[in-house]
Amino acid sequence: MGRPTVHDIAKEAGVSLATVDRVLNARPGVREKTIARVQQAVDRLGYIRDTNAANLARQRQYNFAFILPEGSSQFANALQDALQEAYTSQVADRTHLRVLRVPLHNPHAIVRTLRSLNLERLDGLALMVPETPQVRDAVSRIKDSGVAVVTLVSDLPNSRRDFFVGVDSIAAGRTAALLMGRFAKTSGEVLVVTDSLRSRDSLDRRLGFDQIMRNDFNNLKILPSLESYGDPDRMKRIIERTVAQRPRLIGVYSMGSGNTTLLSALRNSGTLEALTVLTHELTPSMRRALKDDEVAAVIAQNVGHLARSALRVLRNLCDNFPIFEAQERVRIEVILRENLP
Amino acid sequence: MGRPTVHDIAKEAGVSLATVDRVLNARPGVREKTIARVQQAVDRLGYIRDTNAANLARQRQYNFAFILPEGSSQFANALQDALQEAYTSQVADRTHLRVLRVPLHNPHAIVRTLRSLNLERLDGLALMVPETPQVRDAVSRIKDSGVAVVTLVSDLPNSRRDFFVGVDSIAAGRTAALLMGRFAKTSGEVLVVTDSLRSRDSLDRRLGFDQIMRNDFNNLKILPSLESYGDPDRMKRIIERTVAQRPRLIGVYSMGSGNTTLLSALRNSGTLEALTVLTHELTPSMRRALKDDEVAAVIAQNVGHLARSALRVLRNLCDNFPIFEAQERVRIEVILRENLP
DNA sequence: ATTGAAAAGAGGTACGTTCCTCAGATATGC
DNA sequence: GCATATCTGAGGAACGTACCTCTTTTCAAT
Repeated sequence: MGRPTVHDIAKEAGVSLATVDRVLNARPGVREKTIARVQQAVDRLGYIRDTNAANLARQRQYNFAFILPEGSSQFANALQDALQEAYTSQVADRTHLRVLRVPLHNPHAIVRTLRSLNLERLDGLALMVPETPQVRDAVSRIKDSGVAVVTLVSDLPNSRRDFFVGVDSIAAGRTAALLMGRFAKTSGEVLVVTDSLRSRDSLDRRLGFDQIMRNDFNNLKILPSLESYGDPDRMKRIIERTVAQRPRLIGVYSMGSGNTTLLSALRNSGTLEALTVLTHELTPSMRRALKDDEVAAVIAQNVGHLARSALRVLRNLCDNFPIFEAQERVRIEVILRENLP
Repeated sequence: MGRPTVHDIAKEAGVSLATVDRVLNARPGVREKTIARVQQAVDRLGYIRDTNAANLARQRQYNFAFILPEGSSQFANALQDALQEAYTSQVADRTHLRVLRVPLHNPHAIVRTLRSLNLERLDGLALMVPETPQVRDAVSRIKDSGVAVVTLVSDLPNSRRDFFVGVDSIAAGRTAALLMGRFAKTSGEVLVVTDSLRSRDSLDRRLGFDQIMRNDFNNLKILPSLESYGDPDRMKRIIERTVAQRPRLIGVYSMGSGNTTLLSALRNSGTLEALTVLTHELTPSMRRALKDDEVAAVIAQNVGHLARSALRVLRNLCDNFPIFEAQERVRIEVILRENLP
């Protein structure tokens, strides 16, 4: 005999199929006592729901929307590709995905996009946007209409989102600091660069970076964060100026994007080779930089994991299923020249 | 209208359901011309096979056996747990798993276990065993009876196995070397320890380690590998002797198991704090060692990935489906104190 | 004892695919 | 034009679960 089915459970528990179904799907109309009897039968026979048959019968369609930053962000593009891949593979079947791209630095446009969603036929929403009061309010409104909301990569801690899928940015910053401290051969100064300190994850990375630096590596002096505001020219200028003024610079930690510009500026200044450079997100240009020994390590999160995890969490939220936090914890990956995937 | 079904394809191509089914499942009995017509209909409508319905109807049962090393190996235990988890989740449905544990250092017993398998009702086999001629022969015999064979963690390169699921051990060794070189503050000597150099992955790790050390870090001198043969007493002795004889020792790279013994020996000698220690596999004791700053980094492979990947590959081999190599490549993870999962 | 709501049973259809049989059509070689 | 082999069609039964309607039972409150 193969795997037990609902029929076997019904027989074992001495109830009808309908009752088993009610218990398994947590529908009302069953006495506590009977629920327990069915549960016991399930445990005794080791019944596992056949998800294939269940999904087939259920004919459930999940409508999910993903809001990602627009523009040239290689990371967002990679994430969209990963979603597309999950969609074509069996991971996301019976799921309809809509990916919307919004301007990262324009809260107004983000809110407009959120308002444009047809909440009637939306089951879940995944958001990767900076934290602003307007966005928090919009999320509240969306939650009120019963849509599951997940934040992606960058959290909205004080909003009513159901779950956050992404890495702990403080821990990521701490990891960067540990690498910087361990890699540094001498004492000196370390520069921290980012797009903007207004984004939650940059702030948290800096926080974590400082924690470890202060505790474990006080031979290294951390300079105030420089912000590029996503502007290559500005990035170029601030890097050139800093390098000229700081002869004791031994490392650079880049918490945001614009790393290609950063590296070319350092290359032009002739200091790149002597510096320990750490960046985030494994983009094609960072792969090249690792291979060329221009970047010592890249701290990354697996976009495939992010995509699959977000989909899984959204689906479980829609079905009121529990979420296994351990499984959804996205790892902080350390990528060096020799363990490039 | 929702997703197109086989019925839609049949209508679109002007053939019957049976013919569509024959084409989709590459069964014989269909003219080239008709095959093309069906293919076109599939492309035109964008038909995607509903895997849920397919699996349900197919009623395929996959019978897989896993051969893992027995004993106290925390890694093998974790792998078995991961398999168990995959089994209870939907990842492994319609799959029957048998996990057999064999003595690692006894090729004879391994072969006996392999011979005891009922090949008639076995669809796939995953092996994590050291490479010996006897094992290679046994694999040949198993392959002859049409069973899919996958090697796990440690490859059997000259056998007739279908696929290897695990990390590139040479690259893992190179990663360790890169870390050792970057972490080292001064020049000195580095010790390499392992269970036995007769196992393929230890050999490869050493190979990779030497490559990078030779090329990039010739300020560090690598000592000949020490083998513990899985014997704690021997481990203790050889470590004590080496530490006493080598005052310029700055790092230890442990390629195998027995790390708890290794660390306690180093701790007793009073040199642990000054050493950069690198190990493999994130066991509970290595987690602790990372937190206590006794181990600088652990190079690990995700056992969950290994388990899922092995199952996926075995299933695809059974169904003659293609294997997406990129998806099955297991990452070499670098775990530090701050990015512990 | 009667009532009525809650709980449980009985029986059914549907989901999309696989795989089976049997009959009918078409092509191929003589 | 006939036998033979190869295609194709038609129809249907399964797979295990979900979910529907309609009855029947249970049990406590009156």
